[in-house]
Amino acid sequence: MITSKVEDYLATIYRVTSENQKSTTTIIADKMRVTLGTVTSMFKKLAESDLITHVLYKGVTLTATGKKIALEIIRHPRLIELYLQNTMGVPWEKVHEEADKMEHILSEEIEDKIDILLNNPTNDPHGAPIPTKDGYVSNDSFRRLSQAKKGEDLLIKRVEEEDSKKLIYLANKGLYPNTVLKVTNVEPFSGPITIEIDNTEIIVGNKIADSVYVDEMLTE
Amino acid sequence: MITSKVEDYLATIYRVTSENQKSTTTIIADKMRVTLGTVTSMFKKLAESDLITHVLYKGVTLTATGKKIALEIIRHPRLIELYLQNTMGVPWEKVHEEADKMEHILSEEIEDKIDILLNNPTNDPHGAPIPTKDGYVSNDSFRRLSQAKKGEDLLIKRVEEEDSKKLIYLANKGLYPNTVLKVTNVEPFSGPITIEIDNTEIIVGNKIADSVYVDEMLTE
DNA sequence: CTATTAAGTTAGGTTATTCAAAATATATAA
DNA sequence: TTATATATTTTGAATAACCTAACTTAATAG
Repeated sequence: MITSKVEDYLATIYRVTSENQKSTTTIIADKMRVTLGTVTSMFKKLAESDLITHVLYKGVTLTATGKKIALEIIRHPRLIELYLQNTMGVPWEKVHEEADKMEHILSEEIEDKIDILLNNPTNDPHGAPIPTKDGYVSNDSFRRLSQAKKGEDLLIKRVEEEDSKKLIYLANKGLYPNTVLKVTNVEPFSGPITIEIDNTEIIVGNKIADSVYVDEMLTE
Repeated sequence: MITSKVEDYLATIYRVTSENQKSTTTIIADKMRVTLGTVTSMFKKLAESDLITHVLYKGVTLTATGKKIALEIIRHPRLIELYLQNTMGVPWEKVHEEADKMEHILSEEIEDKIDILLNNPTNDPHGAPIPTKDGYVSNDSFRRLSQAKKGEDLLIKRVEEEDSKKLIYLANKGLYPNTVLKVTNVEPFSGPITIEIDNTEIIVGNKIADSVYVDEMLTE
């Protein structure tokens, strides 16, 4: 039976996979805030229902069915995030938490209303792509700011949204999607990165830079 | 532990009681769509937590604590109903179903935003009072249209909202809150009632008239 | 190549919620 | 007042999701 927990696990696996991480027991347990054993038994159940493929001791991948369900679910919070920000004025760093609670209860009718009201948006406030109703997702795989090189002019395309404290930090530094920045220094060995936004110099650690996705500026 | 199911039961008991019905096992089982045994065990649990008083074979009543929790919960869907209708254009007969799904997940922050946006509303689209944050409810106990007498000029104050089919029927007949009507005939033995709205004659059965609450028109 | 650590799985148990069926209490009608 | 019907409670069992603790497998460091 596809309970809302099943949907949660599938969506989490999808999100982890799309960040190019392997969906291992430990990572999913961490994201779902449950113990390892709980995840193992859920993996077993999901595999029995043909929603994931589980290679023991190696991790899981979504089947076509599993992916489809995951995308349906992921569409909801991303649409709602945008609605909460644009229409209700909920602050950037809070929309994710709020939207997450609503993902399982959004009816098709309201989903459609929001979609129209927002003009069929393609990305949520943190830059994450909003899957279309029929399950299409633009899979721009951007570079992470942590991989940038000195001198590059970059555009922030997306930031990771799970941790609201991190989002507040990013907001204070002015690191939103669509912000233009120049990399002025990169310390080696995963050291801090110095960037310039609007002629202001900002230094961020490697961990933060890892959760910021960037793309080259188009120069003509 | 106060789970969302516990909240559901408490809210249901509150609603039933406020319709002047006794909260018996059968009625609650019917509203909650579970079996009688399920309700009995939930009653036991709620009574152990001092949220209700259960007189075996006789029904339950909410304690002060139980009532407080019920009101907090009931505030949510009623606020949301109004929001969905006024702001999102969800049709009258559908808002109840939609709002019900959201009642447990509304955060205080968004609750407050909606409350302000709607100007601290006192009634939902079906006329049901919206409890205030600190648990006050106006308890206008209106008469039912089924008890009206021939010749009376009445104002619809509220309609029962659970059954969306019934709501569609009421909407088709023009029976909304704040509608003015004149009772032109009342058949005895719980027979049909004839009313006039905007010079149009409408005949409704006793069951329907039972779910419409009315008040006298103020005449000077 | 073995010892240790980290990661993953299994086993057994708990809690919340439900149902079906049996047992009991209450209300009603002959 | 006794039979019958209706309402309620009790009992026993199921399921989903979770945990802890014990165990197993895989990775790694000397």
